[in-house]
Order: sequence, then C-alpha cells, then structure tokens
Amino acid sequence: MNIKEASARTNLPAKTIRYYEDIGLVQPDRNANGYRAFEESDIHKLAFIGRARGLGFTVEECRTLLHLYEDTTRTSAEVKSIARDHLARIDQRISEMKEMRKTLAHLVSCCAGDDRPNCPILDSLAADQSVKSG
Amino acid sequence: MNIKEASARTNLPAKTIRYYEDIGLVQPDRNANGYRAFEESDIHKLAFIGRARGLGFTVEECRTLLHLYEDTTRTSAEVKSIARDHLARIDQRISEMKEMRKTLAHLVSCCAGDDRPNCPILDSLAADQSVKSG
DNA sequence: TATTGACCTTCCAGTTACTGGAGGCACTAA
DNA sequence: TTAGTGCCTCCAGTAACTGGAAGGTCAATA
Repeated sequence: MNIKEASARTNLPAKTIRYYEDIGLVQPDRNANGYRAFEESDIHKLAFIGRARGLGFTVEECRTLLHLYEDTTRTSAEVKSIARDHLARIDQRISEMKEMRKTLAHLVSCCAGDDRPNCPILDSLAADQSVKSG
Repeated sequence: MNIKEASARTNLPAKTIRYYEDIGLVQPDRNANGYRAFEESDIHKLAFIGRARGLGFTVEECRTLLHLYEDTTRTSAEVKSIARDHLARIDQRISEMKEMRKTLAHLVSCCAGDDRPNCPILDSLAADQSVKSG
C-alpha cells in the first residue's frame, strides 16, 4: 500500500512516516516507481510507535521498545525498567506543572483584569521576592 | 558587571543570557574591550524573564510581558489575558500527562518485570485494541 | 617580562520530533 | 493530452537553548 493509506491506517501523517523511515524505525520496500510499499508488518510497527509516542515515550525509547518487542529473548524487566523511568519523568513533569499552575492561578485570581495598569502578575514577575503560591 | 556575575545574580547560564541578547530581550552596554557591561536594570530584566520562564511562559510571551511591564499605559486585562491563556495550556498539558500516567502506571503494574519475555507493556503497544487505562 | 589560567568574545553545529514548502516525477481518468 | 492527485527528495524552520572551537583580554605570578 502507498503512504497515504499507511497514514490513514496508522493515524500518522505521511511526513512523520517518512521521517520514521529516515531515522530507521521502519524500512518499507519500494515499488519499481520508487513509491514506498507498506506491508502489514510495517503498519504494525508504525502503529506500535504511534501508541508508544502517545504514551510520551521518546522516539529513541520507541526504537528500543520496538527492538525489545522483536527480540523474543528479551526480559520483561528490561521493558518495565524503561516504562518505570518514563513514568518517573512524567510524575516529575506533572508536579512541576502543578507548581506552575498553582502560582499562576493565584496570580491570575489576584489580577483585576480591567483597564487600569496596576497588575499583580507583573509585580510578581518583577519583584525580588517572587510570589510562589497562595 | 561582567556576564559571570550577571549569571550568578540571575541564576541564568551565561549562554542563555547571550542568547537573550541575541534575540533582543536585553541590550547590555559594552566595555571598550567588547565585554558586556550589565547594569542593575539589565539584571532586573533578566530576572523578570527568568521568573516568567519558570512559570512556563514562552520566550515570546516573556517578550510581551516585558513590554507590558515597561509600558505604563498597559491595562491589567492584557496581562491577565496572556496569563489565563497560558494557564489553560498548562491545564491542558497536565490532563494529557495524567492520562498518560494512568495508562502507563497500569501497564507497569501489570508487568512482572522478571527474566521472562512475556510483557503486557509490549503487548499493549502491539495490540490493535490498546489498553487505555485501569 | 613572559606566561599561566580564568574569563570573555563570536560563530557554528546539535538537540527533539517533526512540519512546511519547493521542484519535479508518476499515475489515473476524461 | 491534459488535469489533478499522489508520490518523491531535499532544504529550511520550529523552541530554547547548549556545547564546543578558535581566539582575544585581564590579573597575578615566576
């Protein structure tokens, strides 16, 4: 199948699929005319990558996961370790963002949002003692 | 003061400060020898930017906020609008990450993490019906 | 005075994961 | 034959830095 159908089947933009080929995640055959010829196995790989990306794994992690998937001598410990590291990064990131959110929400709630110039948001950004939270 | 002290005062890497000059966020004077000469006002701006970046504002938002800060004819509504948009983006991002976290945590908890190859994490990534959550 | 070492400069390249666009074949249908 | 769509490659740009090379400057020391 051509790239458009592969794109439709995997929900990945054609550009992205070409990119994944570029960096060696998939190696579809080529037709005589030079068009990529995707097999079911390519679609399967691409869908795998798409799902892993959807869970926030980096492309390099996706590559590793794909290798592990194809390596029947893998151990589930290897996979779990990658997933757990990623989970930790997500937790880290979530807590950072919650911290930002807290400060920001407080500032927003303090700001009149009218036509006067006085603004606690700017004051806080400018202040040496920054308002960190409620 | 030289860039090293400016860096220490603002907690921003020297590289980052040079970058901020490159993109026009600050315009420190230069000494006869070509070294940047930071004034208190530059430090203040840099610290402002650093705090705004710490709250997750993009560099372009920082530029806008800085302009607003320096423009005494601003309205707090303008500032609040930027902050509120940013807050919405953060909320969006947090909920996306929580969704990821949920799925991932579930998969991790299902995986034995031993020396056997069987792995529900890989199964889920490979499966056409993906496991979305608990 | 010469030289070390820390500090400063600019400029170029690399990072992540794509995305947009130009220029140009290939294929299908009318 | 022509139009329209789809495909190809290659180049450049995105965000916000970061690393490193090559080289000038300054203060202190041998």
